[in-house]
Amino acid sequence: MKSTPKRYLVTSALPYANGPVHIGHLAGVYIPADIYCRYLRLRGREVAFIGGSDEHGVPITIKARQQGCTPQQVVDRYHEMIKQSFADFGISFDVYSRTSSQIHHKTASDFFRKLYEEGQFVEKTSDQYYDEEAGQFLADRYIVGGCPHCGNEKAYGDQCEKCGSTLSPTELVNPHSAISGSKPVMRQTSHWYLPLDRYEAWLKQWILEEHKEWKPNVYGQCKSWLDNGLQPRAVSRDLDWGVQVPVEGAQGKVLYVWFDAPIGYISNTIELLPDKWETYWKSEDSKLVHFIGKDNIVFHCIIFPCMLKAHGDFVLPDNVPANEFLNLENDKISTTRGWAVWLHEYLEEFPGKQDVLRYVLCANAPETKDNNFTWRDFQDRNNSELVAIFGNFVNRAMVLTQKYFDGKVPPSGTLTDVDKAALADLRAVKTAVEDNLESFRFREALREAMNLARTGNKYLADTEPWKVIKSYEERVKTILNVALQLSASLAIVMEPFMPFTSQKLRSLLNADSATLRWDALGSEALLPAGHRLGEPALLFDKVEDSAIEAQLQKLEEMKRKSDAQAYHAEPQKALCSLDDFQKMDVRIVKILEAERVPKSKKLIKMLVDTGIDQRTVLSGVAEHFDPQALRGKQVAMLINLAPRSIMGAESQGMILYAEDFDGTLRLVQPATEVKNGVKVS
RNA sequence: CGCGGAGUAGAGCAGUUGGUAGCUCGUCGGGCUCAUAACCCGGAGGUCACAGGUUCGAGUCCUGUCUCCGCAACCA
Repeated sequence: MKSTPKRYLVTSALPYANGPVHIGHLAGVYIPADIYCRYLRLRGREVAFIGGSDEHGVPITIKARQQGCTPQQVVDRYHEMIKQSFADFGISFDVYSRTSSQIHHKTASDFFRKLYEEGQFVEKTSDQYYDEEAGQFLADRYIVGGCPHCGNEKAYGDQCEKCGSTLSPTELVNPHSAISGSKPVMRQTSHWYLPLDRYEAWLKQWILEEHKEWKPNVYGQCKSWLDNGLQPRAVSRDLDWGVQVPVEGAQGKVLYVWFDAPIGYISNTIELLPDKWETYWKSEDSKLVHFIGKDNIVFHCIIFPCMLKAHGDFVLPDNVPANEFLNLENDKISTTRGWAVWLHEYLEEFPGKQDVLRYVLCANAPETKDNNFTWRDFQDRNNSELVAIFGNFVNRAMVLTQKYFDGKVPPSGTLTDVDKAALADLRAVKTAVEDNLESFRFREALREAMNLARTGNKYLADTEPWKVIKSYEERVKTILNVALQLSASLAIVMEPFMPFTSQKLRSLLNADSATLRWDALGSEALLPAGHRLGEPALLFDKVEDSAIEAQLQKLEEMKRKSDAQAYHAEPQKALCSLDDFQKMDVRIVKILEAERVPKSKKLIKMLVDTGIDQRTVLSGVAEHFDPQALRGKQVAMLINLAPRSIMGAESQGMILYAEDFDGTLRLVQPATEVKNGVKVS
């Protein structure tokens, strides 16, 4: 296999510029990628960390239409927002560009043309639905109609979500466009296809034989695709938003996003290194790594490599460490439903706490399966790990030195076994963290790093300098020297994970990054005797319950809002005759008294004036109404419902309520006061 | 039966080639008091989704079932 690579080309999935980025993006892709790149740089490796926004595709044109602006305006807005969020969280891209850039259009266009001229594509003509009102062809997903199997009115052109059956757009009953609502017509269109099937044998060799070290989720997914046989895939679409297909007679056709987007990695590298980019992309001693989420595995392991292979000049990914997904409070993160923690909002609410989120998301990263982010966990990890273990240890070492030795690093004397054990832990950290990072086990690497702080706390508890100082000051010098060396190594080892904290810790120790180099990690002489420390300060603050509750409440509100949006009125019931209706005697009545029925959870017993008589009626609404609040209200009631005995009382009728989308009940009342007993008809 | 991944203490997760089930948090008991009531030690808590099978031995390998997630439908 290859020897140590000369340079690393690290890409992270291009976020789609139709919304801001959230914690799922960060946990799955950008934090691991950033940790990896920061680590490589600290080790003195040559790295290009490539990022950018993916700005083409149908969803963006739809969003633009909805908001009454141009696609360019949509992507401009979100690109800036996304870019800013990454900068705020210290994601150390060497370049963060975008696929709407000129350089990308040219690169993607050239890429296509080369393949086209070499006859690498297959051209095929097919019938597709066309939306005349919107003036565009419709992807299967954007055609809605009746499901031929279950009758669901809102089946998509590719699948019915109600019965799960796979459909084709032509099967839909009464199809209409999801974009304009108009009835689509069939039109002929031709497209170019990348014949993936031709690469099958090569892919099998390359992945299944030569990359058995890839993560199980990645390897398994590839194997499944290869076992099933690959199909040619269209590389163009009929759309006006995207990279024009650079072929004569291809007006109105653009590169399909999956073809266009990964080329963005190349374009952005060119933008970063106009003269040197080819050394990254075209020499065998470069190591290409794609950080992505699990939904993108096929594109990065099968399709993009085929494109690169077809082109011929490029290196192939050495590894594709795809993560699984992060859930939020036990529910899928969803941009459309608003169920997410947005990065820009997080920073407004927890200013300066980038590293807390970086820590939590790395410690709980979905490396092998979907994981769950909860605000309680966030609070726990901050308070009992960052504050209590890391921050506290550093603070103890600092404060003790301040108190006993005027803030100067004391010299180390003869080492005892306890000292030696602590220093052995210190030396072991470097390899442990490096090994884990090199094999993309970020959470384990972080755990190893944190163990250094744990070692520190234990060391202080074992040596008890605050006691020893009373009888044997020389000994305390050694103890604090060791504790401070541990702190200094913490500043080094935390750098990839928590760069802001690392910086802060260096300034507490009054040492710069030239002194605290990665190479020196684990050294027991990072800080020389007599070195003056900075002023002690806290590395982390506690997160209070109130802050967590505010976040939970915010999510609740978000959910309510989106439930309200998702509400659809129930379909109409079967027809009935006027006769049927007139059998029901609905009146406006006044509630005279209301009280809870003892020993029952839900029941309220009311005395009502029907205009005819006063009678008792029971309602199972105690969870919705306070009996006090019902008194004196006029409401609608079905008065000729057959009486029924419930928990010892007889209910003579039924009060009517409107049940809202979220299950809350409302009284049905006349707009102004009327006589008791008037009919509702 | 479309394909892949996952299901392990109260919670969140490890468990790399089969060899006495681990980590963090929480909880209970003890210690310490330098430190943001922060730290240290110890205990309790698991029929490793379920049912079979291979093996001297299975969380790990094989078969079947159930549940969740993803992909095909461009949300990491």
